[in-house]
Amino acid sequence: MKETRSSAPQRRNTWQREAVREALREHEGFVTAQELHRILEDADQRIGLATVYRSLANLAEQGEADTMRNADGEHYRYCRTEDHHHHLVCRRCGATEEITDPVVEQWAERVSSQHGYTDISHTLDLFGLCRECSAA
Amino acid sequence: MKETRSSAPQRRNTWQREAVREALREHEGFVTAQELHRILEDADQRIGLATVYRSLANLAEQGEADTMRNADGEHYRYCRTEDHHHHLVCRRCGATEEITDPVVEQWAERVSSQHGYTDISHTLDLFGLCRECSAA
DNA sequence: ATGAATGCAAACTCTTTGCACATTG
DNA sequence: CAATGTGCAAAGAGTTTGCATTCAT
Repeated sequence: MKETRSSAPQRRNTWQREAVREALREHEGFVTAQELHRILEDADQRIGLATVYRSLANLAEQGEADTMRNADGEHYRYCRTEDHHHHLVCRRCGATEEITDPVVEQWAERVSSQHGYTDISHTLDLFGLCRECSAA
Repeated sequence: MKETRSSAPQRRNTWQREAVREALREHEGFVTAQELHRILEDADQRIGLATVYRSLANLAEQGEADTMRNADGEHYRYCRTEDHHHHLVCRRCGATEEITDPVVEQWAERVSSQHGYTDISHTLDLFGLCRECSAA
C-alpha cells in the first residue's frame, strides 16, 4: 500500500514556486513536470527538476491544479474552473470539437456522491464520424 | 511523442496467456501486473513477470480487459459486462463501481448529433475518493 | 522446421528522497 | 538565525526490451 502523499503545504514564497505556478498558468491544457521543467529552462529559468515536481505536487494538493495520469506520467493543469470541457473527436479524420455542457458535470457530481465518493473528477470523450466523414 | 502501443495480436496459445486471462477473470476488480504475477506464483504457476505484463497489455488491446491507472501503476480488470457502462473509481484504493445511466448515453447522442457527428461512441470515467478513503 | 512467445536481466522512464547548501521570514 | 526550500545525484518503482531458449503450429 502507498501512503497518502501530503507534504506539508509550503510555507515560504520562493521565486521557483512562483515560476512554476506561472508557467503552469500560462500553459494550455495538461503538462508533465518534465515538460514544464523544460519550458522553464528554455525560458532561462534555472530550476531543479525535483523542485518542479515538488511544486506541482503541492499546487495539486492545494487545489490550484488538476491532475491526470496516463502512460507518460502525471499531468498537471492549472485549475481555471471555466475551462473544463470535453472533446468530440472524429474517428476518421481526427477533427475535434470542444464540448462544454454543465449537464454532464452535474451528472458526474450527482452520481458520484450518490455512491459516497468525494473529490470528483472525470474524463469524458466522444468519438464518432464528423459530417464530412459520415458522408464519405 | 510516444507511439501508439500495438504489439501484434497474439497468434499462439500458450498456457501462460491462458493462465493470465483466467487469473484476471477470477479476480474481482482491478489488479496490477505485479499483483497478478504474485497471485499466479502463489498458485504455483511459474510464469515470468514480463509475460504477465505482455499478456495483460494484449488482453486490454483486444478489449478483453479494461485498464485504469493511478500512482501505483496500470490496473487491469477483466471485462465482464456486455452492457455499456462507466466506472467510478477510487483514486486512492482503486475500489470501483459500475455506473449505468441512460442520462449520459442520451446526452452523448444528442450533443454529438448536434455537431453533425454520427456513429458515436464514448468513454467516460469518474474518479474520486470512496467513502472510506474520504474519511481517512 | 520455423518463427512467435517466454524468461531473465538489463535498460528505461518517471518520480521521490537524502543531504549539503541557500533562502526566507 | 532557525527552519524550510532548493538542487543535485542517487535511489525507487513500475514497465519495457534484447536476446537466447522453448514451444505451438
